[in-house]
Amino acid sequence: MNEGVEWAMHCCVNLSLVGPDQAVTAAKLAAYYDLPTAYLNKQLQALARDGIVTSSPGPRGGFRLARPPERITMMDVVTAIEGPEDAFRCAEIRRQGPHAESRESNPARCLIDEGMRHAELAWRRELAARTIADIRAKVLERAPGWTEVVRKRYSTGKA
Amino acid sequence: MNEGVEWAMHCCVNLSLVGPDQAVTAAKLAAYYDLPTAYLNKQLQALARDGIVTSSPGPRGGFRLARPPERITMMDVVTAIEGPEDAFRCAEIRRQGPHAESRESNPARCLIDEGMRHAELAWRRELAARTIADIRAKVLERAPGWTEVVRKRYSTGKA
DNA sequence: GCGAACGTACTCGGATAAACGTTGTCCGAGTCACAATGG
DNA sequence: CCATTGTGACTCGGACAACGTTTATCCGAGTACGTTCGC
Repeated sequence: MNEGVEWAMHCCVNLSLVGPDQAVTAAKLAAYYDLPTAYLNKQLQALARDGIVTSSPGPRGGFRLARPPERITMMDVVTAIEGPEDAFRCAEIRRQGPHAESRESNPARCLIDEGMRHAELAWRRELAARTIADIRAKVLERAPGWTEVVRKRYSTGKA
Repeated sequence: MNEGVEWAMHCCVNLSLVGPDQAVTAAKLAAYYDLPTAYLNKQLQALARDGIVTSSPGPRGGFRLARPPERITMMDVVTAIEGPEDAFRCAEIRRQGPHAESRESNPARCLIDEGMRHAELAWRRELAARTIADIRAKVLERAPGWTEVVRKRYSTGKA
């Protein structure tokens, strides 16, 4: 799985702590965890393409959440970074070879494909059940004053 | 996800139809679906390493299931091909950067990692609940005489 | 006729290249803020 | 003092390489079978 998923998750949580009034640049988000700035920017662009964050160019520009964190699930973030297609894709090899089952002789879905999709659906369901707001809530449960800490870290000077 | 997973699944189902008395060569298994022989052989080796199939060299050699199909789950096959480690691995980026949370200051598990693992566990549970025997049963439900058909296809001459 | 040894063909197994996707980097187009200027 | 205009720096955005993993292929070690030779 793409490593950028973890980066994007942390960035979303931090953006939810900062709030929608202030934009945070990719450089600051990257410096927070010492990540490669340009590559993180690429991941943030993917989030922007899926409407999870909005981007503002120019001075005072940067990224901010496009909607309240209650409405951003972990599934949304994974989909934005990894792409919408399933990890397992059935190549329908049973239709190949000398004994190929034609589409008329066996129109039913491949049973292996069916099983894999079923499992992947369960995976998606679990990820869709957890939102950025949930994670933020648990973080604040641990450290009540964390919001101010993060805001201050992102507001200090440049980089 | 590795394409060989689908190949391995189909091969296991077919081997379960053939039964443990007869070994099937990688060449025959590959020809059945018109797959690259040498590469399929590599996947079968992975299955052998995890004790899902046994291999016999020499004439009359080939592969056969190492245990009854009731005891081979889809999870077993995926693990053999893809490897045992999780798809998502937490790099603990929160411990990097200028504001790194030291292991003493925050010993709890990363919440993002926790969520991802929870989802992946649900995925594994679903795959572990389905065995090769289950798939075979559904296939035979569709086509009762399928066992004989597959046996004949694998026993005819060479390749 | 029977047993054993030999040769042969066949199988897997791991070592070796090519292709693709991910990771990482760079510079340009666009935009907002600020400062200087004139009324 | 206020509106306007020009400048400048800062931001994202997409185009451009390097690395690693997956895909694909080949040839060698080992084995069981069939045959042949000797008794």
